[in-house]
Amino acid sequence: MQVTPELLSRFTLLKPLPREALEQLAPHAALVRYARRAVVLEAGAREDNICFLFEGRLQGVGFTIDGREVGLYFVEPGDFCGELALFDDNPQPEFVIATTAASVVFVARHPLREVMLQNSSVSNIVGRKLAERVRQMTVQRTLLGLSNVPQRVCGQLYLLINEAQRKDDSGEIVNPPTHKEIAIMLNLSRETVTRVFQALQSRRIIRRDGPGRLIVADLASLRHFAEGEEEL
Amino acid sequence: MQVTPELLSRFTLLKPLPREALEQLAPHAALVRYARRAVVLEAGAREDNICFLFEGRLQGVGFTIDGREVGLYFVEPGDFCGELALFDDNPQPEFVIATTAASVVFVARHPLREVMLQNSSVSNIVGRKLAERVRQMTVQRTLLGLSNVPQRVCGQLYLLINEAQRKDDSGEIVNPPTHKEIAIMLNLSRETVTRVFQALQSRRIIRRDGPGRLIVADLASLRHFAEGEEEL
DNA sequence: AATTTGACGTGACCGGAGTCACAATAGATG
DNA sequence: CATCTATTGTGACTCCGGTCACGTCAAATT
Repeated sequence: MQVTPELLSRFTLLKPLPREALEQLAPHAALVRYARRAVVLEAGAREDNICFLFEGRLQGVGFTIDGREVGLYFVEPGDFCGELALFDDNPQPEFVIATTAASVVFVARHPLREVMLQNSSVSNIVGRKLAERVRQMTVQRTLLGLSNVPQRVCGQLYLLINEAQRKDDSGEIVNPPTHKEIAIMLNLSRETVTRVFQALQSRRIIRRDGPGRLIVADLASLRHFAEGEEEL
Repeated sequence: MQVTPELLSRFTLLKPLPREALEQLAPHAALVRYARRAVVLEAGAREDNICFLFEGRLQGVGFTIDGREVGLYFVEPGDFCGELALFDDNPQPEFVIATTAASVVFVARHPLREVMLQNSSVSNIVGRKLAERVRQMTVQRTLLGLSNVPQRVCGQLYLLINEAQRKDDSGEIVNPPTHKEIAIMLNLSRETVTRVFQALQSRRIIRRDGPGRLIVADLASLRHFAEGEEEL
């Protein structure tokens, strides 16, 4: 489906672009809809498009050689992914799949690369994004390095709160990942995550508030466990 | 110690720069020597310099909250690190320490950022580097996701060969990491790594050739184990 | 409404990796 | 050369998290 410059300007990355640049990009853009679980970007493929998420939610996942999944990050509406193709010709390192039905706008990488080189605001944003991603991966890597498993889970929960709202001594996670998804992110079994959740719930540290909402009632305790100062 | 433009031009990243740019950078550069184990870049610190390695070897390491180390990557002479400071003001995510005595050249980030924005070859290289690093981390992340531990070790060994020489059905790793270092990279205990090495040696898959040289005699078998097609 | 699917919960069992303790080298350092 | 330190090698024991095998429940699908 064809894409208008107006639609492109809805994305944070492209918003600051002058009208001409948007018109230059529009012919190289296409809107695609995906069903839940569909593969948006394929690992190992030389992608020729950058992917802007319009609505829905995407997740970057890797697959180990033996077939297990490894969750990496989420993409929210307005954001983009697959930006590595702007920098070199190597393949996309991980899969990006739709965790809900989603609409994405693909923009061809070469024209976008040109725009990026001309427009320092774009290269700044992409650069910052990449840098942020490295930091993100470093943190996630650190989490994986924790030998104490409940600690890993608490650490991940704590990270998830940072991204969402956070109040004084409590917080909430909207649309929390399922136990299985958390297990994948932390390289654990689903059952182990469930058990840690049970332990946290029985201590009134976390609490479900209907589907799609997880309340962290005792943020301080959660941090204690995450930092390993207290054993679960 | 003061740095000449000639010295700067010894680094791959800066080599393509015109003479004026190098002269512009030189006053903002300094040569520093570090002893083995010294901390070159500190995690959490807002670094104001990019670090170019002249001689020696550096390693990026993270520390978990409970004090365990997490090995990330190596920096070889001619290469650079700490480049995230070129993109934003956030702190350096991981430590960089000298695994051997090392000489590094620090270049202030703001002047270098200016040079980068003016000179597309520099921003290309830095961009590619960052992209490559994301890929690298993704692979490492995938390794960590392997549930079978000997498989992890084989996978890491296989990666290390890629970076070094590789022949038909054998390869070698020069200056191989110690068992402890590998254990840190893979989030394992040192003993486990030793045991896997023993198993590989008894099967004539790997072999030490004096200090600082590890021969992989049977690359195909190593790959089989790394890919989980065979249990160790 | 009936059925299927997927998320969550829980117990029992077991294997494998961590831990500890110690020995044997091998390199550095004086 | 003597000493110290780091690396490697090994056995024994323990425990924790994976696996399996269920059951429950809510939501999606027919």
